[in-house]
Amino acid sequence: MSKSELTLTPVETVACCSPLVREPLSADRAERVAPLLKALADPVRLRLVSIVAASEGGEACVCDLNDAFDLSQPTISHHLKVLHEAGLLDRTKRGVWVYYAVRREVLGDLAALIGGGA
Amino acid sequence: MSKSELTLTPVETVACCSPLVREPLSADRAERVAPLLKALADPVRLRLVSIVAASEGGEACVCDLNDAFDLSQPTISHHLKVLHEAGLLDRTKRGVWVYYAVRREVLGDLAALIGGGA
DNA sequence: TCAAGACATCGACATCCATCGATATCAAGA
DNA sequence: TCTTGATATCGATGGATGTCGATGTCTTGA
Repeated sequence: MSKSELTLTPVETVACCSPLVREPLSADRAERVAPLLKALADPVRLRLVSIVAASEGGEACVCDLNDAFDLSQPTISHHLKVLHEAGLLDRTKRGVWVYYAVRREVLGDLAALIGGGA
Repeated sequence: MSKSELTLTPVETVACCSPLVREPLSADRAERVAPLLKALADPVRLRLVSIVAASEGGEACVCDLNDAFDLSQPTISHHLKVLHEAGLLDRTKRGVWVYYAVRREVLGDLAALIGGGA
């Protein structure tokens, strides 16, 4: 680590150090990892991530995502914002449309942290 | 699958089928997976799981867990209940003490679901 | 310049959740 | 049986969160 652990973002935190089951998580690290899991811990957001990840090109337009749910457009927008701010989704604007893409390394790091004992 | 997907528990659901990034999660599956992530998505519960998993013998007594936090005993008891009911922790009573152990297969299955694309 | 459409933000509301103190339960010893 | 200590349950409370309708911001094309 080049940066002090105290300056790490949640996304950086999840990639560092050993998995959950190897040694006790520090309070600091737990505080930074939890928001990522919290972002994922919603049925709608889980499906959003899954739909985006499974789309061709690895990205999806908000317009398509809206159609996949029986929820209002602001609600989907809110969930996308949560996922983006957590660092799980990248955001790109092309013309009038906005595309979201999954940051797979983050998902991979999260998985390694959780299931690292395997 | 021998059981219909509609009868699966959250813990069973997380073990079945393909990872998040392979194909879109169904609404039903998302509804059953989310509670598991929600159980993990708390700094205190993350540390509880980590402490238990990293303990020798793979289990820890509640009395030790209480000491590891600056929180009231009922609060720790509440968090352990959440983790137990989610299916992440096993519970055993021996004498006056209660021991919790991590169900590693569940953590492993969760990790596979999230990071399955790797 | 204007109108239309895509997406985000805002404010409100209902529900959920982490935490606590008080109390209950239950096992072991005296 | 009584007491003590370990853990769980209960009820209350403040704060977070999912959802919505209304509205704002941009971009495009007419």
